[in-house]
Amino acid sequence: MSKTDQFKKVIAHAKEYGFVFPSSDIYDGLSAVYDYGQQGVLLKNNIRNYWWKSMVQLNENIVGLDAAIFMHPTTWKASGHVDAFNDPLIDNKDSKKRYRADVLIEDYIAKLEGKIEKEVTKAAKRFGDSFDREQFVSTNPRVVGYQEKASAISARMAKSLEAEDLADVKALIEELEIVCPFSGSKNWTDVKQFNLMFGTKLGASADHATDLYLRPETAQGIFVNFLNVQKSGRMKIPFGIAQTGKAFRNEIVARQFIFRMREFEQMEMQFFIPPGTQKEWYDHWKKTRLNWHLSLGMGEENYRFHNHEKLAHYADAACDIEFKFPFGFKELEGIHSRTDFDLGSHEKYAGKKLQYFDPERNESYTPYVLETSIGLDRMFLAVLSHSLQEEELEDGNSRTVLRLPAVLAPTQVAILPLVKKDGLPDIARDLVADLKWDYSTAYDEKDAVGRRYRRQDALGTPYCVTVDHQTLEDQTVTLRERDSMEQIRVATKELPQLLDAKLNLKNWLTNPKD
RNA sequence: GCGGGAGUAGCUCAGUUGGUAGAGCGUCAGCCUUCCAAGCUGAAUGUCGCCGGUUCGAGCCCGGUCUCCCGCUCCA
Repeated sequence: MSKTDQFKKVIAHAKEYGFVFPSSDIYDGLSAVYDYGQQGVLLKNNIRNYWWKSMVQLNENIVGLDAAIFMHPTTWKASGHVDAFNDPLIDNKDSKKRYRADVLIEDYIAKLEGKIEKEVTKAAKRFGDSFDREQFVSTNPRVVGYQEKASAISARMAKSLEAEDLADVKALIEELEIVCPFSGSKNWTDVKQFNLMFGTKLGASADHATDLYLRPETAQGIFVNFLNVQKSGRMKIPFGIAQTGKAFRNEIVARQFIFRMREFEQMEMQFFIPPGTQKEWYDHWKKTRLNWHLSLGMGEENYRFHNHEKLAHYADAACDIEFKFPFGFKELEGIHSRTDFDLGSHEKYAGKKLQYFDPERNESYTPYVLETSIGLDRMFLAVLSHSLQEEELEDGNSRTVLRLPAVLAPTQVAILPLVKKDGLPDIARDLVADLKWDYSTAYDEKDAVGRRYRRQDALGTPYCVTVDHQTLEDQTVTLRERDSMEQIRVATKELPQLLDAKLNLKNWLTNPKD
């Protein structure tokens, strides 16, 4: 089966069995927005819970937070998003390639600088030892001309961008006769501003409304609360703050089902550390986070690290944990050494010290930050796409089975009376009433039991308990395992222990501290 | 945003040169009482993605639009 076919099956299965629906489906959906259905919400909650427990509950030096989606607008100036998330883009109509307009102009300026260097090299050869570079550069008419032109262009672009005069940016490109590097054509579209942050208004009347952004990442909610948490929680460095929540990005192209959505959920932890220790903590969290993934048993070969060559403005080291999705290895989680960029920047913009007095060092400093950031929706897609399998059986039949890690399954145990009479349903109902306090259960009495097993297989239910006529005599039931389809006969009173051994978080999560 | 492909029942899909929509699976009710889907009877479900045009008449032809998939482009 091709990768594309496998991916299409995942999407179809997600809709058919109530995991993921297109948003506003009856209105033909909304691009790159999806809803989680009755099964999906359970799976998603279980993934979030698995993350939260491993990060917060099991670490005494990591605490949780739930910051608001709306934040003071200055937050995004300090974080760099207002500048970095704003791109003036232009398309070449012939090559259909899209460029950042400012980059095209900067490339042109770089060419002028190249020409200057050429003149300098030529002159240096001609004059030999007596060559005075500074004097040459400031007097040679050709070089001076290039320089003046370059700074004029640079100044005009800066002014136009500042004033958001995009027509002038285009005019500049046309005046300079900049051609598309790909097609050599000067056939450009208008320059358009793409802001990756969603804007909205706070306040009822338009006149007095404040421009706000929906947060493009949850991290800033943690940074602005750093001191609140540190002081009120008496936290000692090193410590972490963890948070899950929605973030919003107006992606130009949002695709691949729930892999890249405009509204998505992050699970982030920012770990505050003394400056200079970032390398060891970076390695620590890389290892810890990979182990978390491996604990789910989805195959070591499906994960790999990808180191960032080009680092973002805030980082001194960064890598991704990539997962093998049906469409290839793609980013699932990011681990970033963010230095003191964020706290330092908020200190400047807010005019407040965001520092920590370290009694061991006997000094105050702005802590460095080590970030782990995983997309919950991506994790969901990783689990779902990896688990969906079409299995050939020995008797020549095939079955669709969702081999979810049992600890994450929406329904953990289904209770089935073998037949719909002889009092078997009553016993089954009693079992449900007993088990539902600790487990997510389902009850089904419709159709032949084999068919019911297959229904549960498609939903990823790891265990089925079947009540039969022998149950009436000796209070035993059969426990059927999803992956092997094997059954064992057990006493009903032993069910809680047996299920606990299979489904307890403790048995899944290896010690996350190391 | 550009190019390619697609959109008909919950799912997978048929639907002839234009004549008012079908199948299989699934769902629901009942029968049967069976430990690994596809036994029997009956039933429900569609503005044929949406809007407009051509036509006596459009699922089919034309235009626009929305959504999805693939490839570019973008992704601090």
